[in-house]
Amino acid sequence: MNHTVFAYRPLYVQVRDQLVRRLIDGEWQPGQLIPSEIELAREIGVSQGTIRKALDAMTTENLLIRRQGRGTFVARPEESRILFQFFRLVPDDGKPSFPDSAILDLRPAEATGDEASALDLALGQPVWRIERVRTLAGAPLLVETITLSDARFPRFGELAAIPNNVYGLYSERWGITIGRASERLKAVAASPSDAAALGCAVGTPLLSVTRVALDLESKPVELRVSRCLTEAVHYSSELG
Amino acid sequence: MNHTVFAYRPLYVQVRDQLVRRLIDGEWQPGQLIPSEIELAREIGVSQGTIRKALDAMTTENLLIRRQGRGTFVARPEESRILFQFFRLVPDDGKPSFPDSAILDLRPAEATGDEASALDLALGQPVWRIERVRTLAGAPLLVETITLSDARFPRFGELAAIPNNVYGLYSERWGITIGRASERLKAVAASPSDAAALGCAVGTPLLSVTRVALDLESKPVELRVSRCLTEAVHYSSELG
DNA sequence: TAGTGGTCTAGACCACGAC
DNA sequence: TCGTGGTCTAGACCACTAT
Repeated sequence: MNHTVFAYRPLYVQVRDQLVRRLIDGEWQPGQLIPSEIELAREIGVSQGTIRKALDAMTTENLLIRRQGRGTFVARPEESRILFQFFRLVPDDGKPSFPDSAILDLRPAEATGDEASALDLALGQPVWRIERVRTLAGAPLLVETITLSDARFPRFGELAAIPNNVYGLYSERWGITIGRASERLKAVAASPSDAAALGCAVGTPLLSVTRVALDLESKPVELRVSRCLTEAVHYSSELG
Repeated sequence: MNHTVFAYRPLYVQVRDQLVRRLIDGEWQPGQLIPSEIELAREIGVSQGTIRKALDAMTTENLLIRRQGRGTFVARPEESRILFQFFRLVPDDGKPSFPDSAILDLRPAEATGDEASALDLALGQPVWRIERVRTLAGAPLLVETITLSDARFPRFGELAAIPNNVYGLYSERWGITIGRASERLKAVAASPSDAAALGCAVGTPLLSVTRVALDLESKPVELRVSRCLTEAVHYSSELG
């Protein structure tokens, strides 16, 4: 392998990129056991230590799960993992748990300006727009609008049911893995439709969370705008 | 060094802990150049690779800064670093910048229940309570209440002025380094006093951020409750 | 040119899980 | 007992910085 490329990238980074490519291309499926360090080292032609550094990097990116004595596995977008990785609303007292969902609306639409810029589409491109309300222990927690491009999620509207954990659905049905997401939080007043969906007064302060979720190639996949009641729940953020 | 402790901890973790202790004890001061890998390896009696793993771990914890060709330095709680590490409010359009501060109130008080449990004090213990308003480009952005234990910050009230970046102050004046913090976000309605400080209507939705900041030993140091106007600003959170 | 951290290799041994 | 990942070592060379 070339150690002295023009735009210098360390060997282990090149190996990492090469292995991430196998995930993107679906060569390695979620949950699958991948070859051992020694096999990969032989196959790619670098030392075991370099393979290890690449695998460690992918592990900290939550792409792989390594288990001593068993092997290295492709991470799976399971509820338990998603819960901690992407869901930051936790009850003020008690452990985080996954809210239930009820679909309010699912329909094809044309991308608005915000949707187009978030999802890197042209204005008016076909999208799917899903509106759902999520409840925790029976009480309405949040109402959210999810926008997906039709080009990326063909036939989305034909689904019989939409599961609680849509990231698992994206992976199984369209082979799309969410790698990371960025969120913008604001405080807003409940609109009449928010109030109706959440059973609160119009004008109630809500936590607005605007999320853009990215795939393994850092291309935007999903735009999600949530409005949350935060009376008994908070958004948790760790700094440092 | 003992490789086979009863509760097994890897050697590089033991080395890391030992080096963090030098930071806690003030043996290594912020900004200081620490010994090279080779010197530390000789001194501690482990290989250079093990030292490297310990230093890398501390670098990802933002405790050290390593510069190829120059050496390894103790991280300094500078504005530019704090800005990205601990300040997550950014203008909707434009780059993050540090808001100005104006002290509204600074007085000794007795810890409330919330303060006591957050700071690990007994109820009624003496604390300092600081209230200040912060502005961005001249416009009020947030009002916040900072609580510090008097035991940890003796004579805090005698300060002539309180700088914008209080974490630098904690470090210089009391030798306390903030290592990490956890925040709880909620949407709340502006109280009359919030409204007066921020120049908004009572009931305006505000983003409430409750932060507990911890020192290098993970002991709570500061409780800070901020109420923020989020019309032109949002709280940014990266997931994954 | 000297010294630093960054990368890469090779090999040893340990801890863990499955058989 | 075997194979896996986890740790530790030792040494080589590269890239960057200061002198």
